[in-house]
Amino acid sequence: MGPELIRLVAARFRALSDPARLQLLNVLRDGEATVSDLVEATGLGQANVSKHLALLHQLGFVRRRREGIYIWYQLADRDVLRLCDLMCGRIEAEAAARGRLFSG
Amino acid sequence: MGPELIRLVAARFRALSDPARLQLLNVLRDGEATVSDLVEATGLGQANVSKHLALLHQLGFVRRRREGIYIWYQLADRDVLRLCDLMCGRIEAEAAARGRLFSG
DNA sequence: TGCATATATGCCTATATGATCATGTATGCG
DNA sequence: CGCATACATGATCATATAGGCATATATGCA
Repeated sequence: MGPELIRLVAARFRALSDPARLQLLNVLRDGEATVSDLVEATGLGQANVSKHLALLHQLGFVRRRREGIYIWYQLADRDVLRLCDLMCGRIEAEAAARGRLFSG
Repeated sequence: MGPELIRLVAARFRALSDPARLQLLNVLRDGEATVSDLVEATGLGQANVSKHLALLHQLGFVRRRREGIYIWYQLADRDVLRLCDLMCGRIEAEAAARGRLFSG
């Protein structure tokens, strides 16, 4: 992995390193949603949501399309979920290891 | 995904969101290494490397063992590589898409 | 055209983060 | 014990980033 590729990878992991953005992706897991939907679902501010979505879009994690006055966002592909699931798996394994520590 | 799990996942992605840490993990891909090895391989400062390793260790990405005066670090498991490879795959796909844009 | 709604963007501030320097701690050896 | 080597940690500074407010842009409709 050359320095340039490392920078690209880092930038993408950084996009996933914020609770607000993960929350947005998590809502999109249930299907397409407008910015307003996402604002309501997450409780985040509208400007905030727009900025997070802009970053996620720029890095290819979400797609968007306009429909009249609304803009609908959706997950770009299944990789995002795979990445999150991998991380969750690690956390569960960690928790399980802790459990074994206490019981055994 | 509850808020707490989201925070845990975000923290782990954050650990992978820094070029210096990815560089360290990339070196460890070739096998176990001491802090000195990593300092030399990456060109980073020693204190800097130690702190990055501490974070990676705290979040379970690397294991360490002491051998006399040295401390050897290694990847904790294969998940790290899977995560990076997934990201790299996304970037390659992106580049390929760009290529198609220019040629077609 | 003028207005309302939906979304994006610029500015500002608080906080987080990374790099460096200096120092602390741990191990080995004479 | 005293010293050298390897690593960790604390302090500091510069920069990056998230959030909120205000505002700009875009679309639809009367």
